[in-house]
Amino acid sequence: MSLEAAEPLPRKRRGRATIYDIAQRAGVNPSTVSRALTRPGRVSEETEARIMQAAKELGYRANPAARALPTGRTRTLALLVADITNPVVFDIIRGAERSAAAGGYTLVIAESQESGTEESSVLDRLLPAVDGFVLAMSRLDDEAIREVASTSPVVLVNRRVDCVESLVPAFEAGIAELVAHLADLGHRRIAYLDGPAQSWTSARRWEAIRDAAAERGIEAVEIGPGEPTLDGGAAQLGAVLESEATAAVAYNDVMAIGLLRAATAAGIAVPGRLSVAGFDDIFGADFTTPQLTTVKAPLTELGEQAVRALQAIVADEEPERHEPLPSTLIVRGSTGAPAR
Amino acid sequence: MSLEAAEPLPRKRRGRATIYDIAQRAGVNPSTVSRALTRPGRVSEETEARIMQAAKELGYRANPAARALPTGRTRTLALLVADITNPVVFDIIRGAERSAAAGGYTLVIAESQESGTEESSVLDRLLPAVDGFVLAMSRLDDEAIREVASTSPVVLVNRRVDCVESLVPAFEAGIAELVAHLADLGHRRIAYLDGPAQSWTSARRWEAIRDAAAERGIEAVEIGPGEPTLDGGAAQLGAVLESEATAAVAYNDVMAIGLLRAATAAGIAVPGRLSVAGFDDIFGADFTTPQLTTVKAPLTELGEQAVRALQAIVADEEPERHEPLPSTLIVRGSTGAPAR
DNA sequence: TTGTACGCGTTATCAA
DNA sequence: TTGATAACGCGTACAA
Repeated sequence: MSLEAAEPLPRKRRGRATIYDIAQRAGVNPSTVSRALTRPGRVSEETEARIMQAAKELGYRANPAARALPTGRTRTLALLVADITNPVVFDIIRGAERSAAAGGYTLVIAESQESGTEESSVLDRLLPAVDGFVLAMSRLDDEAIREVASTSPVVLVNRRVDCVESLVPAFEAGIAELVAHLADLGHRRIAYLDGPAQSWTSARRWEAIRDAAAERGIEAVEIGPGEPTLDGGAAQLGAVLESEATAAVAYNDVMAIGLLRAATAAGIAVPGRLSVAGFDDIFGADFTTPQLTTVKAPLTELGEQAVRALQAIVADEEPERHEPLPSTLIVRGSTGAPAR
Repeated sequence: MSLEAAEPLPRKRRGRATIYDIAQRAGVNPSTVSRALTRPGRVSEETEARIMQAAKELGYRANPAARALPTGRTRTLALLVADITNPVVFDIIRGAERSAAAGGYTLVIAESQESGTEESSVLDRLLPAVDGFVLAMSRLDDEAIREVASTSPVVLVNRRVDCVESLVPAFEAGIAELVAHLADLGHRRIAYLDGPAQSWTSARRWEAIRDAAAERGIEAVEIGPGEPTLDGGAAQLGAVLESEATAAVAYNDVMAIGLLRAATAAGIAVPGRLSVAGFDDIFGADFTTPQLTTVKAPLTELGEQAVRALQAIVADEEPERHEPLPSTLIVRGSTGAPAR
């Protein structure tokens, strides 16, 4: 080594300490440091203490990329949603983030913009970067989902596909409560506002409502499909009135609120002339006048459990099995006795 | 190698193709493949075509961890928020995610749970995993933020700190509009409901309201600080009434909605006896009756621009400078002429 | 219990 | 223009 010219500083030294620095300071071999850091107990107490001390003094942080290379695990999980705009996913994100952080995992959020092909490409892009996926509101068909699941750990939320870990709340209970509530109020004909045609959830909700209504001996009619938006809900007001139903249940709260507002704007009293109910109990469902009656989905818990289950699968453990999360009826002001 | 017992399948072969596979198939050296893939043009057209072809056939996806190791860049950006629960951040997340995806970056969301020390620890944990941070609603003090910024690229949202890239919308214009709107309606005394004591934004908003009021020759009084929640807003109803202000502007929409509901519940007509306005125009601000008048912050655009600026800084380019994003008054039903 | 040596997939620095 | 070859930081058989 001879003369060195004054190089321009190599850009803000990436001055992070490595296990080599620790090794040197603690007077041991780097591999010993690695052992002490990854699973304490494999080295003598004394050296472990020295190593930990040195690590702390140097402010050591493991380099995740370097760690991922030999192990193949990135300790990163991805949450895929169809539409970040959708308030339903906010709560799922919240739960997912919390349990990822609790497990020492990093959570990546990605959006498929309601498009199946976009979803595939996102999945593909993220595949080498993460240890697994939580698919919330996937727009892929069952076969495509199974294929993803055969490549990488996957947990499905709000949908059931054979051979894939799925997390679906037991909304039947909440729906039964809702239908009973409406029947008790005196309603004899309930309209269900369908969500998007491809929505697995919407189809299940309709079936459950139909069954619950049949059991109660009242009528249920299906209207739609429609966009799961304020406008999508508002757009169905005419159809609801034509159906002569006295109560309308929408695929989700956003549609329900759209319908509620359209009704109010049209001079139709809620719940006086029309009762309205939704699903999910999203943020803002209690902002309306009257406040919205809704079947609350345990969204935050769903996000939490999904990520926990995914962590288990990634770690090659059996995910805990619990009872499906219950959905519950929240009665607020938008449902009441029908006009007669 | 002698006899091998029937091992359980070596767990779903991590069968991803590498540049070595491509190299072999294309009959070139791995380093050539790397060149062709990272910045086309450094190899002959012919071999580049062969390499691309082989890559496509093998379904090659670069391994981000392996790529990050020598380069030190992960092509991952972090968005830190104080509270995922806060609807304001939903829109920021949305914008951030979109421009991250557009730039080929992966976005990590992390939450500091309204705690400065938690924020530091999250920052610290994420530091080696990302190329930079967007800090939205940081709870750190200026000095701490500068220190982070000296270690890693940082873009600040909704706050200004010397020497750190900051993105703050020009809410003065919207506030001036709001105050003018109220003054024109006949209000002579406006109450401002402060947010959290440490909130940089809340302090700026109060100053702007005070100044705008002074300019209009009307009074402004400060109430609080308070929690930026529904309850936090509701809790101030008494103080608002005592202040004898005829209009109340809250630090944000959530507080405003809390106040609005508390007023309505207490039989105080909005806007008949009390006008209420908020900030941000969050999801649900138009669910209330009356709908909430508010100063709309360009949250989605803020998230977008923040991530774009961060990408520029990471790439060692000068971030684009635009005019600060404008905030605008959205007049809805919750403001009206004061009772006399 | 600890050290040696190699590999993970890629980029980058040399030569050729 | 391309091919060797050395990092990058860490985990881990294997040997001591």
